[in-house]
Amino acid sequence: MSKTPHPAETLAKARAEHARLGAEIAEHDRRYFQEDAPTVSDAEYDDLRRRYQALEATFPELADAESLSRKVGAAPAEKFAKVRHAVPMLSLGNIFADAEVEEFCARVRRFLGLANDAPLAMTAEPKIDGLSCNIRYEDGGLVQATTRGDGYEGEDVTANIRTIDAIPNRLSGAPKIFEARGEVYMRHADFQALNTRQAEAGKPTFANPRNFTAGSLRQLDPRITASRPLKFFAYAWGEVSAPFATTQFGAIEAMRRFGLPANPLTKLCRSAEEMLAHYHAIEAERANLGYDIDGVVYKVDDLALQQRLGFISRSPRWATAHKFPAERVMTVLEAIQINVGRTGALTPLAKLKPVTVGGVVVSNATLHNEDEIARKDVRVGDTVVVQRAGDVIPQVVGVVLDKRPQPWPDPFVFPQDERGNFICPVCGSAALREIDEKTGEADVVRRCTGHLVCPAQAVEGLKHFASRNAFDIEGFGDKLIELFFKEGLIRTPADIFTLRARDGQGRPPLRDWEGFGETSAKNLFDAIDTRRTIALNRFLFALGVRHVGETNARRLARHYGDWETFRVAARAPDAAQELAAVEGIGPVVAEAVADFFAEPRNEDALDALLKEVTVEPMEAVAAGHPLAGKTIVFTGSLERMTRDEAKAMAERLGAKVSGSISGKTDLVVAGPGAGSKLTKARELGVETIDEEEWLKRSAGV
DNA sequence: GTGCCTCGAGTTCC
DNA sequence: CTCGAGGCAC
Repeated sequence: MSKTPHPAETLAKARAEHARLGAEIAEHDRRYFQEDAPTVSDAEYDDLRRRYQALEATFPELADAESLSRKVGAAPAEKFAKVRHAVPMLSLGNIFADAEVEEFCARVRRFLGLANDAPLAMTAEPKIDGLSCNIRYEDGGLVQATTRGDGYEGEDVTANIRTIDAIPNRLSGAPKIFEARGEVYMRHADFQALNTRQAEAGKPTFANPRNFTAGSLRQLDPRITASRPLKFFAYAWGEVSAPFATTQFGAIEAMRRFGLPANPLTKLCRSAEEMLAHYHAIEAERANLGYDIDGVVYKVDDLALQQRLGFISRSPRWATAHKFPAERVMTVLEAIQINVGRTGALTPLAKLKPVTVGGVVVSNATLHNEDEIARKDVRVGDTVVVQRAGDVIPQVVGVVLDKRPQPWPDPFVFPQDERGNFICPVCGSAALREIDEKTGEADVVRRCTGHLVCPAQAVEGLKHFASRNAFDIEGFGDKLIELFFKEGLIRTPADIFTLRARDGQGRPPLRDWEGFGETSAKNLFDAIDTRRTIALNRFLFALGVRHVGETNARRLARHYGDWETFRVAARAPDAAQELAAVEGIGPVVAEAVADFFAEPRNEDALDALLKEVTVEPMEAVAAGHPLAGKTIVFTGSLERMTRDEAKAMAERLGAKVSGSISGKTDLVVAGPGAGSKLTKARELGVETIDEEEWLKRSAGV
């Protein structure tokens, strides 16, 4: 750090900027904490805070007692250490209709290879609407507590969790290492009493118990948390050093014996009928429980079966949440706004008269596409019913026809020119629904065809380019990109990297712009420079080629290894066929990639970009598990697991499962009754193992 | 041809 | 988080 005194002028400027940002942040804090009605996105808010802290880092004299950085509750996200979960905290699949309970049971039976009438015990328990936490005990003592976070990484809230009476600081009789998982929540009565007291004291109040719980746990001062009457129910576990139960129900009972509270309405059910009966019993009791629940969770009782069932992407196959019908609210549809996405997709957005649904103020909801609007016959001025799908995303359920204004407004039509042709509202290019060549059906999305001229697509493309999983340019968010684009500073990705060199040419330098200063301008340029080298997969993703998301970008990168090899393939005359040979890439994706590289303007933009950045080859196929990348064939019957399970297991390890043996096969797992495939495997000299050996190898032994 | 599963794209609010 | 559709196995 430099000890050179800062010129007085610069310091004065920084001080003014610091004060301005501070006032702005304080106002947003007030809106967020007291009114529960923030007016900026989290990203924008974080951006303000980052700029504020960057100033203090450069000018320590600004970080006085008045600094927001020193105030409790001011910078929640920054102050808690991130902790990686030993075992991920995943989410649950949802079901909504009664009939799906039976389907869920059937799915489980099918995967396990059980008969339709085979006994299958499940637990059913209320799904508490609170905050999931992982509480780690070692040698019986509480050592660490973390929030769920994104499921893989949470925040360390140990000091706050310790103040909760319902959570014991010591367990009796638990394994040496025991991570209890459950929900921290607040009772209605406590919430109301406390909220009233908060209001009387002129302190922030909260919209609902869940928000209050979240706010309490994220207090920097544990004494505040201690004054909040939080409760806890344990329902799951993370890392444990020794088995402590063989069934889900037994595990709940064991946790009770350890001293942890568990929900009394947890019940062991023997059939779908019993599960459904318990669901309705809980639903009937909902209003009398004294705390918020949003459904019932079903779990396969036998832990050995849970293990066999495993996970699909991010949720367990052995559990699901049966949600109560979402709260529905009426409001007025004030307008329908057409947004243009990165790929040119025109998506209608309902602008609603703000209304509270499920404890949150909603003013926007997507209408998806034209067909959706037509199906629901939604018209501007209509009173509509709104709910939050999965209690998160606002959704227009339907129209209240009785309340439609007289005379009826016209049905909504997408933007057209004077001759009645559909056009993009931003650039005026034709906006078409592609026709599927095979079925002759029109695509549900209408797309702007001005891919290379449409400003909306260009801006969205730039946002995508700089976004977290692409170039990840810190501090270069949506708002800034829009501003720079509007100012004509950036048109293509390459322009981002020449910003510093062009700064001040023909216009004031960035540091003199409103809202900027010496430091923030420098930080931005530095952030851009740190991204001048990039891995091939990220680079391909950043280009924003249609159908090429993170996964397909990685597939292509893995296959070709480096940029030059890939580019040669993508520009070849038969590029589409060549690309379709890549694992997981089909004709549609291949065609989209080939088209992209056949367009001269894309090529020009790429050449310009490659003058500024270096693309690193993708590291060789991840070493990881010894079976990763191998092609495996299962034949004969398996006794310890079904075919599906074995396949899922192999794929988790990065292996590919094929049905027939060929020269490409690396390994054959043969069970009793294996016939011709086994013979063929021997002929080809492919390694053959039995189920026992397979289990060992897949476990990594 | 059918039926999964996975992927991409677009959206909302904290 | 959800919808639609691409990829692939059956």
